[in-house]
Amino acid sequence: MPVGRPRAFDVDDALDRALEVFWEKGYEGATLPDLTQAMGINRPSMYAAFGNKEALFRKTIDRYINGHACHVKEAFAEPTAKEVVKHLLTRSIDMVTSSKTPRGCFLVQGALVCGESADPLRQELIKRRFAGEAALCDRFKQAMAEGDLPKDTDPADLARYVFVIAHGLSVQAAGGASKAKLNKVVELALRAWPG
Amino acid sequence: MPVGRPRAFDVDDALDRALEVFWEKGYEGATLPDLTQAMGINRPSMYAAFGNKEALFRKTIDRYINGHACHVKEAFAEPTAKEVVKHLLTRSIDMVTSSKTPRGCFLVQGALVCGESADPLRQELIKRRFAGEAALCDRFKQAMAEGDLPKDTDPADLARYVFVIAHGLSVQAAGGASKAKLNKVVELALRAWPG
DNA sequence: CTTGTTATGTACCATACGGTATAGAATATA
DNA sequence: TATATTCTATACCGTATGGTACATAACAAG
Repeated sequence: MPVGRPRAFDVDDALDRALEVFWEKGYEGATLPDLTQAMGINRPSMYAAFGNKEALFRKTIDRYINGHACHVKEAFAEPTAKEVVKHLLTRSIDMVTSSKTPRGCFLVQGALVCGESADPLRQELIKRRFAGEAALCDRFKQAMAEGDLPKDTDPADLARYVFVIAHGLSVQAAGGASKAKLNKVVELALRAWPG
Repeated sequence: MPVGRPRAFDVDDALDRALEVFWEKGYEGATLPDLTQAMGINRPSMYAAFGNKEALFRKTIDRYINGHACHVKEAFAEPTAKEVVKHLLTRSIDMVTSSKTPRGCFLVQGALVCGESADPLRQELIKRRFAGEAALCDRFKQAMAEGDLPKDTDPADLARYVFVIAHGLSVQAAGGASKAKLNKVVELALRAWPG
C-alpha cells in the first residue's frame, strides 16, 4: 500500500483507452486532448503515470501484443502447420473487423508512415511485426522436422507469405471490407498450401 | 501565352516532389516546410498554384495513379487472367521496392489512419484502392467469358485476394523487405490460382 | 512607357500542438 | 492532529502548424 494520495484511475484501463485512440488515428493523428479525454484523466496525470506521449504509445504496444493479438501465439499450438495458419488468419480477421475495436491491426495502423520525430516508433512497430513472422517461421521449422511440411519448403518464405496476407487483410479491413469477404480471401490463400 | 509574370517553376515537377514527401511521411507527417522545400518554392506560390495542403494532396493522387501506378492498367492487357495477376504483382513489387521512390504504395501509405481533419483524404484513398480492385474484377469477368477462368469462379473474391496480396506487399516493403523476398511471396500466392 | 496582371518573397497571424509550473486535495505515517 | 507524500486540476509556456497580407518583381497589352 503506497503512501500519498491514491491514483483515481486504473492504469491498465487508461492504457486500453489510449490504445484504442492510437489504433484508430495513428500516433501522429492522436492528440493529447484525444488521448486524455478517452482515458478520462487530465494531462498532468497522464504525464505522471506514463512519462510522455511516446512512452505511452510504447506501453500500448505491449498491451496490444499480449491482449488483442494473443491469438498469434495461441495459433502455434495447433497440431499442423496448415491449421496454425488457418487459426492465425481466421482469428486475425475476427480481430481486425471487430466492432469493439478500431479496424485493422494496430502494428500496421499505428505508424506505417510518419514524420521524422515519430520514426523510432515506426521502427518499433516494424520490429514487432517481424517478431511475429520469425516466430511463425520457427513453428514451420518444427513442422518440417515433424514431417508436417515438405522438406523443400522454405519456412521463412512461407511465414512471409502468411504475414503478407495478414497485413493485406488489415489494410482491407481498415477500408471497410467485411468479415465474410475477408474469410473468402483466406480460403483462396490456403489453396496455395504446399504438399 | 498567359498575361502577367510567368511562373518560375514547373507545376508537374513540383507535384512530383510533393508526392514523394506525402508518400514517405503520409499526409499528416508531411509539413508545409517539408513540402515547399522539396518543391523548391515558397509557401504563397504553393497556395496560389494548388489551393492548400489538402488540394495539393488530392492532385498528387492523380499524378500517382497515372504515373507510378500505371502498371495496374497495363497489366489488364495481358492475354490470360493469371498473366494479368503476375504482371500486376511483379510490377507492383518493382515499384514498392524502388530506390527512386519511397517504399510501399502511396494509396496505402498516404493516409491509412489519421486524425479527423484528414479523414476525407483517407476515404479518397480507400476509394482509389477499391477502384483498382473493381477494375481487376471486370477483367476477371472478361476472362470467365473467354473461358480463361472456371465458371464457378467468384471474380470479386479473386480480385480482393490479389489486392490483399498487393497491400500486404506494400506494408512489407515499407518494413524493409527486399524485392527478391517479395517475389517469392508472389510465387507462393500464384499457386492458389484456380483451374 | 504606362498600365494591368500575375508570381515571388518576407514577414506575419491565429490556432493547436506537446509538455510543465504550481496550487490545492487526498491519503499514510507519526 | 501534524506532516510528509502523492495525485489532481487549472492555467500556462514555447514551438510548430496551416494559412495569409502586403510589398515588390516580371511579364503582356495598349
